[in-house]
Amino acid sequence: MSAVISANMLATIAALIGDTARANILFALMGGKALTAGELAASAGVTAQTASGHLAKLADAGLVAVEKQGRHRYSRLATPEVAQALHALMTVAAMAPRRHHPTGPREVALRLARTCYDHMAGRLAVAITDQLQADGHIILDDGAGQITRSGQHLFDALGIGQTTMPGKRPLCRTCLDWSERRPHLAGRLGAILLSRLLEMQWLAKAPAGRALLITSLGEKALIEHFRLPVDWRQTDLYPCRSNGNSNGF
Amino acid sequence: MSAVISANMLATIAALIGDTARANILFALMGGKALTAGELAASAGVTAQTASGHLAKLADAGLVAVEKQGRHRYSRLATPEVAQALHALMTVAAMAPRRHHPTGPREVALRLARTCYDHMAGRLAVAITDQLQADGHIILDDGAGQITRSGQHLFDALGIGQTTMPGKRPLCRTCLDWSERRPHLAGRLGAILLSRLLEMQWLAKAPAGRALLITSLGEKALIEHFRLPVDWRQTDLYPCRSNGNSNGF
DNA sequence: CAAAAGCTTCGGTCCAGGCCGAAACATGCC
DNA sequence: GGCATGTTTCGGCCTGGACCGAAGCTTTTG
Repeated sequence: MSAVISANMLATIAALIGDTARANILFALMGGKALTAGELAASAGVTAQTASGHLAKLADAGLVAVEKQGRHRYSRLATPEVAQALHALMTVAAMAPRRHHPTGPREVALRLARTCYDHMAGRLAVAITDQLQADGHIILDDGAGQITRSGQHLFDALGIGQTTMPGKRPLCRTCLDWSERRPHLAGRLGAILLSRLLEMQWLAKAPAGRALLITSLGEKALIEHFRLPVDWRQTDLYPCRSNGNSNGF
Repeated sequence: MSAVISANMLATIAALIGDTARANILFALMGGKALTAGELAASAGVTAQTASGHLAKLADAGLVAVEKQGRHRYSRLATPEVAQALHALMTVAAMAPRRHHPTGPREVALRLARTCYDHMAGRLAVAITDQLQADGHIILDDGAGQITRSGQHLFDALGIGQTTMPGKRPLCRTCLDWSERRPHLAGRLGAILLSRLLEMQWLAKAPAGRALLITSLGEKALIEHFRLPVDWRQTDLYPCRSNGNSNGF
């Protein structure tokens, strides 16, 4: 009985996320940008009234925060914890046994590179993380991570040396990628890295959606700076749909 | 459109968690123990048939794993990722603006000390974590953490020195407590610590539920070994229900 | 001021899905 | 075998809530 209260709160939040239209809205907001009610309605495939109702509920529960600006109302995820919860759910969803594999044709752009709240995700993020680790610039262990001395030099060269504040250790968490099922750089370092790569125009945000585009400048610079294998796009890390693996999924 | 697929999977999983009965079942399973369908039915407050149906759905989606044993069927959370997702949701739920405060009378035992999947949570866990950090045994930074040299000695004395394997760095993550809203020790170190404290009988699992009981042996030993303040039970870290705070909840 | 655009509120329809009773299986004990 | 216990399947009831049309509100534009 003592557990009922919290379990009910759990159910309330999960039920809120568990509606198709609202899940689409939240998924769209995972890009990190604040979006208007109309945009969210379109991306969820419902009318404006319906989306408005959903947004009211989400805001009421503290999942999204709204900001009025003229005749628009911009919504965004309320806290990083919300983004983390959504991410954790997507991880579970990605690991779930798949009945049918509707691997969408347009999904490839998302799989290659996208934003995950405030950092990078997708194959590029995984490739960079792998190479950083292989070169001894970072040391990862489960969710935690650490920047080595050589890693500091590398990030200094990118102009984000102040990440490694003297007193505080640099934050370097990892985040399990739902498409690649491999960890990639998240946390404060991940956020700073993404904003720096955007700033240097090695990457650009797609006009709509969460996809990240690799500029021609970035194409060469990324491979050079992070010593990525030239065929990093091809490396199919997990052949999840080809052969049956022993693990059950 | 490219996002629809994943958003739908997100909605599917969340909707599964978002039902009161199923949330109660999952919440009960967060204790880490495998439970029978009957026990889960009772803890969810539904009949056996209903619980059976729910368990089938949860197993089908890969959230719980079932194991037949005689005429019982034991269910447990399928993967650590599921536990993590539930935890993340509970964190969001705990941060949500509270309409009414039905702080249950029996909830106090849970708030004091309980299991959180495989490690400790509640006031005791937070107090230990705080003191470890204050004494320089561990260094925490957001989700990541590290054991210092003095911390290694402390854990050696507890008989869990092998945690700090030579090659691998000790895993030391933190986990935000839904009742105290403070981080506490999780990750591999948290799991090992809990099992060691149970083994030494400083703590004992409550016969039912997730509460942890502090033995008379542990009462003294915990304070002594971790240098806890003698009044650690009283320290009301967040006076969430007494005085109105500025934060909105 | 009127018109348009963006958003919300209201009212009514409709359906997915949770719930239980009854009955069927399955397993263990006598 | 006969009975008790644990669990699942089936069928029918019923409620919560998602959805949209229409109308109302607010802010920008002309």
